[in-house]
Amino acid sequence: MKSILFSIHKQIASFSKSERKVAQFILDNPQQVISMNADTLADKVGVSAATVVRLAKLLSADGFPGVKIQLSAETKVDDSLYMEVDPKDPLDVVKQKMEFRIGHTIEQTNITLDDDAVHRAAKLIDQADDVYTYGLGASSIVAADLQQKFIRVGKPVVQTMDTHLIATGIAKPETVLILISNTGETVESQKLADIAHEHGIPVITITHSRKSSLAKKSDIVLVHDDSEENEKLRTAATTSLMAQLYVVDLLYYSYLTMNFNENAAKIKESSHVIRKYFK
Amino acid sequence: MKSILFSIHKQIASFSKSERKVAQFILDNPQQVISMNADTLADKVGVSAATVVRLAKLLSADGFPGVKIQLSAETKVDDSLYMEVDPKDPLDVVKQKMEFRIGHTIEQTNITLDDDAVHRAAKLIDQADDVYTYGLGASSIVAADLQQKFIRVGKPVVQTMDTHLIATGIAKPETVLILISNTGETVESQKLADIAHEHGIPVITITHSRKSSLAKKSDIVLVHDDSEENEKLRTAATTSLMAQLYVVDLLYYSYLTMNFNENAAKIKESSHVIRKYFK
DNA sequence: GTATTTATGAAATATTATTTCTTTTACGAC
DNA sequence: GTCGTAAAAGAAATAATATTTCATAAATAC
Repeated sequence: MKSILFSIHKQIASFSKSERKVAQFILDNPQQVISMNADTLADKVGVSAATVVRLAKLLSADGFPGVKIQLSAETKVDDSLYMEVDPKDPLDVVKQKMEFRIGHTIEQTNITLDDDAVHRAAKLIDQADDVYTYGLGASSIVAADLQQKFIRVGKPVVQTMDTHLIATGIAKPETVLILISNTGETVESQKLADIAHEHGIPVITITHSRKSSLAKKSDIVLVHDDSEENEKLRTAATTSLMAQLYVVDLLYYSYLTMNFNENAAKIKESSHVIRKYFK
Repeated sequence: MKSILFSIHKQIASFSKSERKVAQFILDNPQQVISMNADTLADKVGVSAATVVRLAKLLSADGFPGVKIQLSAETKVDDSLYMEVDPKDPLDVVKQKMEFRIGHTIEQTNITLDDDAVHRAAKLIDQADDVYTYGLGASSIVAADLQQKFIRVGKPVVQTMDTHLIATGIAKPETVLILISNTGETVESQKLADIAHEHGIPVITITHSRKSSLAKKSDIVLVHDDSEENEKLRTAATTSLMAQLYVVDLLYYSYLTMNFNENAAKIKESSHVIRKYFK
């Protein structure tokens, strides 16, 4: 899908004088145009309906109605959805707002997250003999997900909230530590990062803040949705969780593709095991 | 902006037989409808154009063209992104596809999930003395999230994968059991549902399939993304997880608003506790 | 300044949507 | 079952809208 507004903008110089008037009006008031018919728009701009239709044909194979439909697809900006969820909102409004927020968070994460960092992290995991992961609170859920995903492809990951146990684990070579902390300020995580470095163990961190204390202590930082608004919102709790899970999924995917055939076989085998013994 | 798909889903029961056929077709193929005219759609569905138009008037003040425009605003379009993630895809393509899929999943969940069921579930939780939750595999992660969220507002929830322990817990009155199972076919969950009912304990289930065995054994079913494609996709693993977490979040939200002031105070208090003792 | 191309609008036409009106179907009471 | 009534659905008429045609005007070239 290419943007019709963008395409108008690009071609506007090549349009005739009257067509250009129409094109400019569309650029300026796309939202309004959606609820106009060709005649009304022609009147408004001071040209004939034929001109409007002619321009429309240049922009969309489906003529003027097609232009309206495309505009509608691009112009879905209801400002109210940007807003925080309000305790007085009925559930259907909450749903709409959340849908919007989650989409926004994933989009942001796609922008912020560095592909190369993901690949490097996946490689570290692949080469390590042992993998340890730690997260507290909501992040412990993400750590558990990470563990599940990697076990399924034959890469056992230790996930525990027992920091002493982790400290023991990362005191030997060929190990990698994955820390998960939304804020990047959890004291326990920072301590673990220090211990890891004392033993020359690389640290991968999943966090929303590139500038956080933990990020500075990490070898690879996987940053999700690094926006300021993140801080103040109730909905941030769930959207951050989703962003973190999303990062884990991409990491898992990257690991998977490093040796696809072998790993695909392992996934098949593991679901086979479950079906055989538990169904 | 009211979602037209959501509104169709909500009202579909109140439509007449022929209207319902049209409505169902729109729900199933919104993208296709956008490039159809009323006659074509009528033909395709096997009703008269008048029926299509009558339904359109119920859905949009601007009649059938209005419906198409609204559908266009709601329906993300790029077909290539519908595709399954391919092991040969570079990470940036994976990101795009996933962004699309996640958005789609949340959108679908918004349509499928019944607001009233959520409210009833929240009420059950509120009235219960004890809440138990169970999920296996990826669903255990969702159960853990549910536990965390509710503990934070002073509603302790027992989450464990020890089915014997849960069986003990649900053998007494004033208890509610929340089962989480993507497929709705997990044997352990079904067993727990049976036990609960023997003791007159209500069962709330979070699943993707309204027709699953577990759904049939449940008092309240919270259905997320009830689409068939769900089955066959690798990405479904993560998107289902997100859909489930999203349902939990809405449930939590619904619970929260039932007694907002009190609960808001509890949230404040709980984050205060964390800051006081752990920072 | 004239010829030729290009742009434009008015009117004719085609398409699409909508309404009206008739027929059919469903539902109850007997 | 059958009659009566109401709701639903379709066919056809009408209205709205989009599109094309064609005549004319403006711009450009020579």
